[in-house]
Amino acid sequence: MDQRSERHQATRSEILATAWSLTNEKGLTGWSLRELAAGVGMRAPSLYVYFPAKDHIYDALFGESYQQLLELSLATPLPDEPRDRLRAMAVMFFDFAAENPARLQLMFWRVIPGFEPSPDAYAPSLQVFGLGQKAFAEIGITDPGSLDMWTALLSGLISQQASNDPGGDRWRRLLDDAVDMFAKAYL
Amino acid sequence: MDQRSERHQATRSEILATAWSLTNEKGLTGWSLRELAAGVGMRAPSLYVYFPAKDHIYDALFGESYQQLLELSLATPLPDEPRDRLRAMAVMFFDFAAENPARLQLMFWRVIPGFEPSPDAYAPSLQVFGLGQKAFAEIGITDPGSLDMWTALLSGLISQQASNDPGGDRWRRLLDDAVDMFAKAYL
DNA sequence: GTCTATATTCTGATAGAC
DNA sequence: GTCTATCAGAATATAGAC
Repeated sequence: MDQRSERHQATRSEILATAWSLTNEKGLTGWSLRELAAGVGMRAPSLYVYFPAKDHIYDALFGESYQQLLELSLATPLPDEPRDRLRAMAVMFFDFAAENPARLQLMFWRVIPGFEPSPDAYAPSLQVFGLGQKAFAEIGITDPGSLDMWTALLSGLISQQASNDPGGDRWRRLLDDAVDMFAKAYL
Repeated sequence: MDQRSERHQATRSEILATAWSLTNEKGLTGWSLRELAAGVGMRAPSLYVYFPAKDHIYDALFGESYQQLLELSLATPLPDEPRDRLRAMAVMFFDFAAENPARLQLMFWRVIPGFEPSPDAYAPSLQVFGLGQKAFAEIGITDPGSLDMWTALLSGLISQQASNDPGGDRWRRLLDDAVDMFAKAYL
């Protein structure tokens, strides 16, 4: 990559970073291109040098989200002992998701009218799911229903935390109990 | 209530019904007052006779949602046998929520930038929660953490169903297993 | 690559006639 | 209560100068 496109990529990243902070502040659909541009120190039309449309910005945010989760998953050591492994996965995922409720909405809900992630942006999410599947298979859980139950349990704890006690730990502190409950039934 | 205000209430209901169908079709934030008015057969300014601002329409939808859930809760017979009771509650709540994903977003997520439900609209949601608390107490579950675990488990199943398999039953068919898992740990 | 200027369309909301 | 007309501004997006 030559200097020009390096600079281009850097500006792109800065735009996305600003988009994240606006999203945290005012919600996924609560900001305009003008505001975004102002946050980066440019005018709205200049954004079109980096993204052909607003939806492409959402698409990049979507892709980044799963990329982040993928990298976090790869960086998180998985204990061999089954229950410890479940706990480690739960904590990792919970803290990742609770850290940014708007990202959660983008990743798991269809909240933006008309927006559908592109196949490219969707790819990392498949990798994340594959990784989870493998981590479960290694501790003897291969039934798809069990995995679905696990994702439901975790995403439920997270979404309750994010929407009913943001910044608190009312559901976060139930994580160990949730793991125990799941382990007793499925391990 | 005299004839005039009866008519007024009827039109109000018709507006809300149309708002629901638009919301189902295009998402919570995917429609405008003009569209809404057109759906009811009037022009946008006439809506202001019935609601002083768009947010008040969202507020009414929010209140209606919990009112519906409250009425459904009151109308659903609760078996005395603890596990049967849990199953009945789970099925009721799941089917109510899955029936209308946008309503789910309105009730459980902060998806509309700047919108906060009014105390009036919020009131039925407290009643619903109180009802659930009572139904749980009667089968011996009084620990607040257990109730939080239950709501997390149920809302997780529902949100996974709504966002990853809309119209299907991939998570719906896990309901019995979820109840068994919960019962084994908390009953 | 960034800008000004602008096209186009839409937004929620208001004024005032009927 | 409903309408037309309109406000005031927002939205995304484009054209073209520099």
